[in-house]
Amino acid sequence: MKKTKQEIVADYRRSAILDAARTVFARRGFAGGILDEIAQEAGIAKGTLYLYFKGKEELYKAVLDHDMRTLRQSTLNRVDAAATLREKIAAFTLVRLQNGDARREFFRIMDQEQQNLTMTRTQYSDWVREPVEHLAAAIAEAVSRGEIRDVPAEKVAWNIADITRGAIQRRLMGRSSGTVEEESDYLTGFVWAALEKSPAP
Amino acid sequence: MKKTKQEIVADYRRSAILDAARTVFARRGFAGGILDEIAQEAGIAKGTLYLYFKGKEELYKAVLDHDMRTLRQSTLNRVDAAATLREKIAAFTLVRLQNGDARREFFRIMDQEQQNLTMTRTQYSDWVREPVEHLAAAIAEAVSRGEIRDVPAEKVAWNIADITRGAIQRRLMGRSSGTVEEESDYLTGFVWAALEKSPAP
Amino acid sequence: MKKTKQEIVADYRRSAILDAARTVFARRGFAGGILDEIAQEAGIAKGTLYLYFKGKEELYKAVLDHDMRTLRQSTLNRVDAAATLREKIAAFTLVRLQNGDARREFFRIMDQEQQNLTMTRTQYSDWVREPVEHLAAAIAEAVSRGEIRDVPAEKVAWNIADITRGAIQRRLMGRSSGTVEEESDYLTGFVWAALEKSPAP
Amino acid sequence: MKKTKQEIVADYRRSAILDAARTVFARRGFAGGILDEIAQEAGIAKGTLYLYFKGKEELYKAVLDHDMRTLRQSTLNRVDAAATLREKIAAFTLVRLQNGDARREFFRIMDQEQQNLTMTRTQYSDWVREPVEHLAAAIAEAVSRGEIRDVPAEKVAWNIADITRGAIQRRLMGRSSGTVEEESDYLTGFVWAALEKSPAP
DNA sequence: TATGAATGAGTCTTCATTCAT
DNA sequence: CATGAATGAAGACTCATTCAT
Repeated sequence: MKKTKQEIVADYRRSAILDAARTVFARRGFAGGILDEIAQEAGIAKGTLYLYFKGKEELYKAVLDHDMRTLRQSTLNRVDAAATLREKIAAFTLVRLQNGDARREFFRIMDQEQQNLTMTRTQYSDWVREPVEHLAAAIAEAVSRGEIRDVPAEKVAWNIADITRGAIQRRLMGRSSGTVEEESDYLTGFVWAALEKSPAP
Repeated sequence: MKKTKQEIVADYRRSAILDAARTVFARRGFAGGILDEIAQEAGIAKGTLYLYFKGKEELYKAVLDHDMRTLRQSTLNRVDAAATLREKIAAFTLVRLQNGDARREFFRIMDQEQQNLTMTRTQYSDWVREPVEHLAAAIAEAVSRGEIRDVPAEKVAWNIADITRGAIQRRLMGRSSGTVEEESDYLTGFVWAALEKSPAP
Repeated sequence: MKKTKQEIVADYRRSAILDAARTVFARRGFAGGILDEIAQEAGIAKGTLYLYFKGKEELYKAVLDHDMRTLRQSTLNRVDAAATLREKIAAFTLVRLQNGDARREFFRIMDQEQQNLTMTRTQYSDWVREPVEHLAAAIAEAVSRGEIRDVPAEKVAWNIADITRGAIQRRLMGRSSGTVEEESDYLTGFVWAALEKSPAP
Repeated sequence: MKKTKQEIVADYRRSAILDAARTVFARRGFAGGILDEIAQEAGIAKGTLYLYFKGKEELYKAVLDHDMRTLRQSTLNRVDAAATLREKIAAFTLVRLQNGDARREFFRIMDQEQQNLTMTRTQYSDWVREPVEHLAAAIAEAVSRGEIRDVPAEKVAWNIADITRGAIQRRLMGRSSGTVEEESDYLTGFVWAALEKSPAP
């Protein structure tokens, strides 16, 4: 159960490299990212990179993989744990905003990838879709229970993802003040207004 | 006033190069885009590129410049021409969707740039912002006229831009069927539901 | 029919590169050969190599290909043109010795390859074998005509190739004086003594 | 006189490394041979190599040294022990063929070196030459005793070495069947035929 | 003006060697 | 002694840019 000293160092190195790679790839994209720079940022020699990753491509994928897996999992956890639809929407927007604040670089990379994800039907594209589809399912259910207006659930779920993404981007650009909670509240309120049934006359 | 044959050829070349560059940069990004490939796609020799553009960077900027200018202008025209707020929103989403369908490559590039635009406060960032702000102004006015709920106009305008962008992306991925008009109608309806005042009891 | 100036330059470059590559690969072998060095030796920039050859491997193969093809062809021509067996043997040894003197580097490379040729049954291995087998056929014929002793033709043909190779190597090492003609005469005499029928008693 | 356990282990290691190095260098040549691979093949860690050999070069030389010394010694022993010239020639070819079969890798390496040996007048070149010169001396003697035709002894001795080498190579390539004894008999017979005096008429 | 061959700076990758454990 | 992680020099290859024709 206990990790050897070796393993601890290796784990630390690995994650230092991933951090450095995330930063550099976010700055310059995949093609523009320079391994020398990543090594320097990670505080190791260039050759050491190759002890941990087979090459540039694998390193890039490792970053995406790790971060998307994390984002997907934390989003799913929070959304599924929420009881009501409104809470689920709030949870979705909040966890994304928090993630965006904490890991700006990753969000940059993911944004760059958005299109590529579209093209090649990779595992990543599933990881992006899955949380949105949980939201969609909750919406569909709420519709069928007559809780909200009759809206196309999947479309709406993607709309939620879209406005959340936009909000994160503007925060990353520094063009948005306020806490993530306030932002999440606003977004949830906006969406909810669009879903709510008009009060009976 | 009349263009010489020289000028006609030059204009034609220039735009052939821009088209080729748009295609290639969309496929591979800026760093990954190869001038050889662009020249080939444009049907000219590599050296000729340098007669029309100072270098890779300038060529890239020229593409962005041209296309963003166009997009900005057509969006402004249509939004400003619309009379009511609902019509303005419909106009915004529609013109964007049309553009997205017609010029997928440019949209891919713009998506990649979104972040960079954020960082360097360039002219582009203004061109992205301007149409959104026209929308925001219209929303603010509608609020002050009591036509719609009291919402933060700028935030809502960006939300509209965000869901439109998402819709375009999903269309480009082939994950969305239907005409652009239907899509625009849906988006407008969704937003409008969020803005509408509850009918008085 | 006439070559353009471009083609002349290209041909010249190509053969300058081949010459440089032959020299360098002979000095250091394939793995040890440095492209930078080849480029310098050829008087061109490193990048230019890649305009003429796809990469290190292809360049190496091009050298082998060109030189083995030449050696094979000139050996075949001279051997086949000779009338008697003795003349064929003399022709074989002479043409090889001449080639060895003229193109020492190539002989070094071919020697290094000898083993590889053995392993992978490539085209090269055929090119090495073919001239030897012409010799073998002539020997077999002479045997059947009762002109020489009854010897295993193919073995003897290879023996001739072997002693010729050895002679060339020692010449390249500078350990052998005399003209190639004298050397050829000696070798032919040696072999012929082994083949000759004892004069009838 | 007795070896300590330490020394026994060290000797064992050393020879395991030499075996591994022989295999790898034979496969890939000096420049292409990878120390990692040698270490793995020898079942030790890469760093351990440096406890036994100063570096790649020294390791390579150690292989050559050991194997050439052995080959030289066994050839000299057998050739010098033989009584008549014909027996000496038979001994030479046989011991070489046996060695070639038993240690193919070394023969590959020696073949690669042949040329380098030529260039740098090293100790190796003496080790190659010495056995051949014993043969040459025996030939010269036989000539002076009138036992065989008047031939240039040194040349003939090298010819014998050459055809033996060629025979080994073809055996290593699998292109030759039969026992080493048969091969040796054939070679000896061939050479002897070239040396024999024509029976008086 | 148009061309495309030539250039060489910039990158990725490998691997001999070192050294802390 | 033994290990194998870390290093960085060296080398293959790419591609933006230049320039002679």
